[in-house]
Order: sequence, then C-alpha cells, then structure tokens
Amino acid sequence: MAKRKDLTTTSLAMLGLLALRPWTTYELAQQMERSLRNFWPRARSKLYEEPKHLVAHGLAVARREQVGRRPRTVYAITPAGREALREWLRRPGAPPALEYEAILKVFLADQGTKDDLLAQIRHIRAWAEAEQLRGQAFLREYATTGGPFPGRLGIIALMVSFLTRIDDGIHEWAAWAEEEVSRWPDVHAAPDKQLFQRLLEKSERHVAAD
Amino acid sequence: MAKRKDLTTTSLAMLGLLALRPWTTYELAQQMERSLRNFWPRARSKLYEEPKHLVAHGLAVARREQVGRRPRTVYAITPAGREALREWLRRPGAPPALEYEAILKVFLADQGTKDDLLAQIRHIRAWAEAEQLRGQAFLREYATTGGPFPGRLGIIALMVSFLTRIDDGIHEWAAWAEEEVSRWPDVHAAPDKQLFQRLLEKSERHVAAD
DNA sequence: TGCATTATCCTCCCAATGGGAATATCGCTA
DNA sequence: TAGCGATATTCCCATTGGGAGGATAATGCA
Repeated sequence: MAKRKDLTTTSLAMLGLLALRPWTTYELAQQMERSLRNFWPRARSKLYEEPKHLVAHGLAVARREQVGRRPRTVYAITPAGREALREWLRRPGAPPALEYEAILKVFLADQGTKDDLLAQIRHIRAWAEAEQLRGQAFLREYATTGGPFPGRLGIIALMVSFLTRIDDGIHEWAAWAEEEVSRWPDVHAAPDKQLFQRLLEKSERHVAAD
Repeated sequence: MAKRKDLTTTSLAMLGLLALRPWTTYELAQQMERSLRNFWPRARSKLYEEPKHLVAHGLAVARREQVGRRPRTVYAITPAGREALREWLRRPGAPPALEYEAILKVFLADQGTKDDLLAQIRHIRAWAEAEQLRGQAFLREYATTGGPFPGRLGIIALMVSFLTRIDDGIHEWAAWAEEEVSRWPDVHAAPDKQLFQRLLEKSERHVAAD
C-alpha cells in the first residue's frame, strides 16, 4: 500500500512536523488542524495516508506501539527525510490561493438587496473580529509559556504576524465597506466619479513608499 | 447527464455571471479565470459541466448556435434562476480558506538555512509587487473606460479594495520579515524577550481602535 | 494569396481531495 | 458502573484538479 504517487506538498508539510519531533498519526493530524489549517488546510481523513507515503519513500520510519489493547503508530523522520525536506525548502513555494465564498457573494451582490450586502459584510467583519481574538489568545499563551519549541520562536513570530495582518486587512476592509455601502441608496450605486482614479493613486503611493 | 447532485457554490457563481448577461460556456470559463480566480479558483475543465447542472435544475436555458461549422452553446438565466440566486445571496457565505505553499515553507524554515528563508521571503515579496502592478493596470482600465457593467462599479470598487488590501498586506509583511530576518544570526534566533507581548499589545490597540 | 498562429469550443480521463460515517479502545468523572 | 470525551484509525464516494486531446474559426503577416 501507499506505493506509487509522488510526494505532495501535504507530504512535505507532515515531514516538516516530523523534523521537530516524532508524533503519532493522530497527533500529526491534530497539528495539521491546529496550526497548518490557516495556510495549508487539508481534510482530516487524508492525513492518515501521508505518513505511509513518507515511509514508502524512506523519509520516515514507523514504530507500532500499544496503549493497553489499542495500537498506535509513532512516526519519526530519517536522515534521508531531513535531506528531502532541506531540498524542498530551497525551492520557491507556490503563490497563495484564496477561496472565499462570502466575498464571492459580495461580488454578486448587485443581484440581491442592499440589506443582504450589508449583512454579508457584517458577517465577514464578525468573523474577522473572532479571528483577532483567537490570535490574541494564541499570543497571550506564547507570551507567558514560550511555547513548546523555543528554537522556533522567531519563525512563530513571523507566522503570527502574517496571519494577523491578513485578519486585520479583512477586518479593516469590512469596516470600511460597511461604512461605504451604508451611504449608498442601493446596490447599484455608482461610486463617485474619481473613485477609481483615487484608488489608483493610493495604490501608487503605497507601492512607491516601500 | 448532469442529473443528480445539488448545486455547489461554483454553480451559483456561474449563475451569478449569467444574471449579468447571457454567455457562451467559453466566455463563462474565461470570466471565471479573469475575475473569480482571485476568490473562487476552479479548474477550467470543470467549468463546462456547471451550466448543464443549472439547466437540469431549471435555473438556466441553453441555446445551441452555429459559428460556421462549429457549434456553441449560449446560456441564459431563467426567472427561477434569479430567485435561486437571490435566495443564496441572503445566506452568509463560508469563511476564507487560504492555501499558501510559500508561507508553509516559511513555517518550516528552521529546517533549512537562513538564506533559503530570505530567498523565500523575497520571492513572496516579488509576487506581491507583481500583483500590485496587475491591480494598478486593472484600476487604470476602469478609471478610463468605466468597465462593461456601469451598474456594478460600486461593487467592483469594493472588490478591488479588498484584493489590493490582501496584496498590500502580504507585501508589507514580506518587507518587514525580510528586514527582521536579515538581522537574525540564523533561523533559530530567539526574538527579543517581549516580542510576543508587543505583538499582543499591538493587536489589542488595533482591535480597540475600530 | 497562403500560412501559421491564436482564439474559440468543447470532451474525456485519472489520480487526488473533501467530508462524512463507522469502529473501537482508553481514561476520567459523576 | 455507566457514560462521555479523547485517542486512534479505516473506509467510502462524489467531487475536484489538472492535463491531454481535438476540432474549427479568425487573425496577423509575408
């Protein structure tokens, strides 16, 4: 089983976790849910197959254990696995792909009512606020405990900063959009004449400023 | 054919395009690539099946035409289709799902070298800059031509604003991260003691400020 | 006029994925 | 001691991604 098939990004993601310490498949699946979900979301059911591919490629080894009568499998990375991971890290990663149904509904909002649009924007905003709170809880935990991998604190800081920037961006947009749309007479409102020109100039300033 | 199966978000997205005007499947597929790719990316090959489901559900009608000897199919929305669309727009959309391999590599960067990490960040930054230029080209076009659907200008403005905010966020993060990492002795650098505390306070100010 | 791209207009296929259901044991608490 | 949530997986199927294939029409340019 788990013979064919090349390694996918998901395989390498799990290999990356194994580089930190050995895990059971269950723990691995949990980690994927907890931290990687935000930038590499994968269905839980698939996660149990990946380590088998890693073993088939000689990048990890499996050790079967027993907890009472229940079996479990602990995976650990091999030297070949570390090398494969390093090689993969050297290559540039794929650009982002965003899937956002709520924003799709904003895009098509001229087929509904102004109230629907406002509700959708408020919904987006509420989601962003909830995410911000989640992020703060995470930061509080790290500020007090230091987290389980002290050598990774710098990188964790990069990641937290990235994710909060996205959430903040969505939140700011939603706050602005709510304000903007609430001034429209209806969803077909023409924005004022020079809006696109102004957005363009803003973007040019923004890009020039770096 | 195309009997079973409930309507997916992709079906509704195409129905939304049909609400603007009739299109051939080819044009529909193009529109999905051009504008929806940014927030609802779908494989090209699937896009030819969706309108058939819409027809099967009575939400669109197909008209077969000939261009010389080559047949084509033009789809148009039905009143039932408009109603289904309005109903769908009333319901809150799913939260965002982001898939970003390059950021995943940042997350695992402590298994590689500092140079790999810096290269990855620069790569991300270059991508963001290219996107900003694409956004500006789009804005320039709209600022001069007004675009094909004048009644949608307000909504287009919301969308452009959203997408540039995301790109700007990624770009700002990459610029900051490059600067930050370049000061580290290596990828395991511990950030300075109070960094998480400071990030937390920044986030709290940010959220409080709205 | 002829020729070579490029655009239009699809269909088919397979491996991979999402998402849920199913199963069973462990360990704690009421 | 019964029940419940956490641990620890497997299986399945409809849907998707991604690429290959193939035909005609319109165009640009030599």
